[in-house]
Amino acid sequence: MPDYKPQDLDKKWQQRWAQSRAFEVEADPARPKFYCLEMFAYPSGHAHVGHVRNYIIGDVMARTKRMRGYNVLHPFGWDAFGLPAENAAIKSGIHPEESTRANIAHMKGQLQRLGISYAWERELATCDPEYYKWNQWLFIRMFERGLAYRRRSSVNWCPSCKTVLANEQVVDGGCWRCGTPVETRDLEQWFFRITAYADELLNQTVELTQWPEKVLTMQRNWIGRSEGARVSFGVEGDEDTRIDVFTTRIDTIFGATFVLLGPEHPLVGRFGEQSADPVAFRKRIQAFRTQDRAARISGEIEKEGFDTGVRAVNPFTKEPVPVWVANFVLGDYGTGAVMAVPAHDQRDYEFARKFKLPIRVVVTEDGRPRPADSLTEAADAYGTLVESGEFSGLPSEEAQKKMAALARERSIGEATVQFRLKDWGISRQRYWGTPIPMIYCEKDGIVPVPLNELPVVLPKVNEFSGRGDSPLAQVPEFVNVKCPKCHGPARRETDTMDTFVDSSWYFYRFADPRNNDMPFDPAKVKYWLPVDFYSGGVEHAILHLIYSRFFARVFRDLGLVDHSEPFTELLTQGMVLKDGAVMSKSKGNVVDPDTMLQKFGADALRLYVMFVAPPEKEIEWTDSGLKGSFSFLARVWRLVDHWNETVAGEGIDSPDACDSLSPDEKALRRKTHDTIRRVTGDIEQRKQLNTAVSAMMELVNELYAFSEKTVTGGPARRIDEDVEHAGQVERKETICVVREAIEALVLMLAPFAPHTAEELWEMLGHDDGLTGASWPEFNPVVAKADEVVIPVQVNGKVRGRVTVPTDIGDDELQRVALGDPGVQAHVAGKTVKKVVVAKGRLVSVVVQ
RNA sequence: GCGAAAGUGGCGGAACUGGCAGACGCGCCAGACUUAGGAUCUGGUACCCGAAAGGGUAUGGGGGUUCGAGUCCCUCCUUUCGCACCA
Repeated sequence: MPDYKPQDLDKKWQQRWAQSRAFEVEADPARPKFYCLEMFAYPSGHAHVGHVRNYIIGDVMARTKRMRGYNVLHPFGWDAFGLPAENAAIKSGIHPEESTRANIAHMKGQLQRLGISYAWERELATCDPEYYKWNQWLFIRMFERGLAYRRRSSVNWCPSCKTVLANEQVVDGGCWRCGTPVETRDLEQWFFRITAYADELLNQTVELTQWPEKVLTMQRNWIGRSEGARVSFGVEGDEDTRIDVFTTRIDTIFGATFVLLGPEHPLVGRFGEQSADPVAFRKRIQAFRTQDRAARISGEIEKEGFDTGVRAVNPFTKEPVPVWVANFVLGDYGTGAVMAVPAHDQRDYEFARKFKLPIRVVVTEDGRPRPADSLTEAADAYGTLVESGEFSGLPSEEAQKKMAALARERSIGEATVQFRLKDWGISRQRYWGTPIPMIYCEKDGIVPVPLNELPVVLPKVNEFSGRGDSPLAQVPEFVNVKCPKCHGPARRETDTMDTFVDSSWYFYRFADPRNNDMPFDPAKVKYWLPVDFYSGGVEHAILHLIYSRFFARVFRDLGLVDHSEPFTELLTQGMVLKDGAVMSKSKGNVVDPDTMLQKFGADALRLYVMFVAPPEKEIEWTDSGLKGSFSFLARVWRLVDHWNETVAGEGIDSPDACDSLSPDEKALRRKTHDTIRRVTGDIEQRKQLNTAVSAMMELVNELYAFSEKTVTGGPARRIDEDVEHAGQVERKETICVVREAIEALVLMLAPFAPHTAEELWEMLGHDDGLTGASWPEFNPVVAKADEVVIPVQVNGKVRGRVTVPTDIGDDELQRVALGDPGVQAHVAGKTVKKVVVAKGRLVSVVVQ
């Protein structure tokens, strides 16, 4: 047998898999399917170990399921549009198309060298016109249904990336990509009406039983549903103007002693004009608006505000109250205005104290009025209403219902639900993305590009201005078109789509990636979808996953898919750290998989990354751990070598047929089947790939010990040693049991270390390859121990252990356990007082 | 501040339903084979007392339930993650 040279094996088997199209699949309704997907990659240039971990996790699942008899779809593709390529182009002058294609080629090679079992014939890149054509198609379909619409809006603007950001892309007041503080700008923008699905997206999170609770919580918080009421305040001396507020505590409205407007509120401008000093007014508003988002990064904002001079009328008390502008009131949540109840809201309380505004207690625990100056902070608990007119004495909950009903009756408000989730702004003033397929005509207004003219191909541009206007606007032949309706002169939309649009439905396209007539054939999607196992970084817990859930519903309502949830099981894998930090070029702590591959081969790397910790957990990279995994594979290699000639022969019965196994043989057999049980469960149910590996390591250790004990003195101790094979083993039972163990081991190793496993499988005399091989079968009878060691307690302390049969049988202990008073059992020379049996198992005995 | 998860050897981690805590691996120690060993094989490796047999203590601290607790309950501490003026 040759030495273990994994680098040679990698090449050999990767070529064979490619030649035999081993991982290409077709829909086959006769077979159960398994759609295994890892989040596709942004082609940044080089995959580091952190990225690669995710693909290995998916590959272990895919390969296992294949061997378990499933028709497995395991595709990969490229999230190829996006800012970095364009930013790089501005610097280097290399066209994004060129750099992206080069990056894809390199990264694809990396993944292939790792032996990830992708169906490469289904590969796609979102920058292919054949792909983004369907972005455009979908956009128009959404436009037709009112799910895509255009409006002028104040948007998040990143002054560094020079583009608009979705709300989801603003993190701590900064750009999600570069961290630069975000500014606001008014632009005409396209939006997707994701809020139309807000309730459904929220409620159906409970159906996602195989998603991490953490991700569901994040999504629920993001959607942010709150029940309350909209109430309309009048304006004193101005019959026609009303100020709508949203509140979750309408029961406290008798304590609303002032009204607060956000700086962005539409009425603020008019109140400014009417004020004594409009110039100063405007200045203060402007200060709030610019301060707002920037200040949020540094944490707390000191509450600021000023009186507009206007007085609103509380519709319940009919009392005039001052209207202030406050920096902490959010312009884009609710109505952008709130009724301030300082006694029962901490923010209002602080504001009232600072500006000496009146405070009035209207809810107390005991239903007795309290003076306001007894408060040291807001009392925001529910209780009984006081000093609230006809509502006094009612509990908060009841008062909320009655007040909302009354408001509705008098047309001054109603119960309503407010979401934090906002419509998804998708316009980007950037080049490297999907052109939005819309045309603006003087006469006909907004007209979609006719479907048969799609795709609107992204023109080749060589100027990527960093100035912030759309590069496409500088291409006259792109911009100037004829109106599809009147054939008069018209202009194209020059913005491109947010790249999150691309990634919100790519998993459907994989089911039918070369379809030129539709985004996908519904029949194919019906077979393959939903994705059974989806894995990726937790950083996509909100954006990508909520958009994908939204798109699934849009496709559903277009009649193209029949499910709502696209991903059945989600696994969020942990990051790979080096020296305690996330790998990044700037930190110089990147572990390059290719270097590791050259040194130890793909299998050692794969095995190590799976073994070091459970998939969800972050791991700290160590070179010595990788070496350990290599050693393990070499150890398996020597083991198979040692037994190979003995065991590979034909015509040997299975151990079941052997009448008399020795205790050692029996024990090995039990270990084999126990390992099958553990490895299978760890991969399929528990998704605990690290313990699956350690179970296999235990089996290998057991096989070494068994070999040592059985006849031959164990596997080669030195690579160059003249190996004495186990050829002289006489007992056919020994050979059967060892063969069973070794074959099971190699088969279970295949998902983790496929190249090594294939080679060993071939050595064991199988010429059909592992791709079509079946997972070893678990025999529960064999795996069951027939004896069990139980603790013996004396006076509540464990004083020893005894070995008893697993099935207690009808011996004395059994009868004691059943409470037979006529029986005395003895263990270790003592009388048994009590036997504890739990779940059918003898668990311990208590002696006096 | 609110919410969630988690605290186990020198390190990564295991313990699945409450049942021999520390599987498996890294590291370290010893032995074998060696010109050599950063290869390989074998043995050891939580802590304390003890030459040993053996005994005692241990899963962040404190309390509780139980024959029995890393696991369940209460409480405190710490860490990580998420949300953070959402009215």
